[in-house]
Parts: sequence; structure tokens; C-alpha cells
Amino acid sequence: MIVVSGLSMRNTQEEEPPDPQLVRLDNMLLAEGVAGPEKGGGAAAAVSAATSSGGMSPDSSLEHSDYKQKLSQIRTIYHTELEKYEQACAEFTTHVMNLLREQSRTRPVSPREIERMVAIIHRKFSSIQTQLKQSTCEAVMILRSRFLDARRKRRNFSKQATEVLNEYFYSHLSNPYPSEEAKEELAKQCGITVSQVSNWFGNKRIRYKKNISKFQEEANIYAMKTAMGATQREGSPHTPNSTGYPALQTDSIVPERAG
DNA sequence: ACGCATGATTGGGC
DNA sequence: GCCCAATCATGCGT
Repeated sequence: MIVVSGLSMRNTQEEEPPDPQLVRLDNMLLAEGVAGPEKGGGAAAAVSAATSSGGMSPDSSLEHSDYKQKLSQIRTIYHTELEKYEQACAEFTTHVMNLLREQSRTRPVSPREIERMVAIIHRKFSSIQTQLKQSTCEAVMILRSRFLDARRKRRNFSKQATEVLNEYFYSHLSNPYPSEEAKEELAKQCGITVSQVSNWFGNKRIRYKKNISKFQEEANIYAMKTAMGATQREGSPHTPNSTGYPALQTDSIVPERAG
């Protein structure tokens, strides 16, 4: 582990309730691929973890490379600084040790005293490192929110995808709750993820029932479409019914309109 | 620039 | 774990 590799020789005595803040920072940096091994898929893993719900559109490679580039910048700075600190710490330690050695000619210097001095130095430097970690974490968080927050990268679904979803929605208007299998099928047809299908239906249901009149036209269009599909499949290619519109079922999502 | 449409997230209930 | 409701942040037409 990089963390205080050269420094943590023997700080097992006293001190150090393992600062939960520091642990959090370390974990975060590790998860983000900043503190990990040089070239592993750390960053990619972090990205996929961050987008677990929702999923990514297939064209996200551009944003990804941009994100990865910025992240590796942060990572480089982080490692450079960390190394600088470690080196400074090591230098300072040897410097102090030399001083003590010189002093040992004129007075007795116990190993215990040396250890204590070293521990003090290390604590000082590790607090600086904590600051570095903190600011690095902040930078990563900002980067993350700028690039990875899906809301910032929203793209509308394709016309065709919306078509498919709407077709299902309006043809199941009395119970617009697709099963898991149905969702998977729709996802495949639309080229989106299952969670995106779920999101879409969640949004659609709530927005439909919130303002039915606004969706009436759309409902008619899709109802007609599916009706035509059905009659065509049954082999009778003339108009569905006398009214021109198949009967719509605008019930069930909205239980009742109590005045 | 503004407003509405739309996909994603959050928080609360079951 | 899914749903609803509210909310966020962006897309897009004006």
C-alpha cells in the first residue's frame, strides 16, 4: 500500500484510533482508482459501479475518455504530491536521526526517545497527507458530479424507442405495469436498459395520471395504431369501428376524481 | 432567454 | 424490491 509505506515502521504503540474520516478518504480514493495500482481498470470499475442503476447509453465512450483523462490528471497530481511528502518526511527523519546521533556523543539517547521523535514526525506528515487526500477526494467528487451524474448527460430516447414504449403503455393502459420479462423484452427492442424501462414507465404513469387530458391525443393515436395492428393480423384491413376511435380505458391508474 | 418535455434521482410508503 | 411523488438537470422548440 502506498499510504505511509516508508513511514509506518513501528507506530503500534499508543495513539491512533483509526480515524474514520481518514479511512473513508482512503476507501474513496481506492474505489475511485486514484490510489490503486497504476493502470488497473480501477477507474472503469468505479464508473460502472457509479452507474449501476440506470445504466449507460451505448455512446458514452466519449464522456468516459474525457472523464478518465481528468481523473488520471488528478491521480498524477495526487501521486506526485504524496511522493513528495514521503520523501520530505524521510529526509527530515534521517536529518533528525543524525542530530540525535550527534547528541548521543554528549548525552545518552534512548531508543525509546528516537522512536518517539520519529513518531511525532510521521504524525505531522501524515496529517498533511490527510489534507492532500481530502482535497483529492473533493476534486474527484466534483469531477464525478460534472461527468458522471446521469441527469447531466440525459439524452432523449430514439423516436422508435419511445414509440415502442408508448405502444406498450397505451395498449396496457388498464394495467401499465410490465413484468420483469416484459421489461427485458422492451429494453431489448428499445436498445435501453431494464432500469431505464422502469424509469420510463414510472415517469409515464405518474405524468399520465396527473394530466390525462394532455395525453388524450397521444392515447388515441397509439390506441388506433395497436387496433390497426390487431385487425391487420386478423386479416380485416378496414376501419376498426364506427366511431373511428377504439374505446379508451382511461380508468384504473386514476382511481376516482373526487371533486 | 424562457418554458415545457423528458430521463434520472431521491425519499417515503408498502 | 417496486411503486409513487417530488425534484433535479438537461434537451429542445420558441
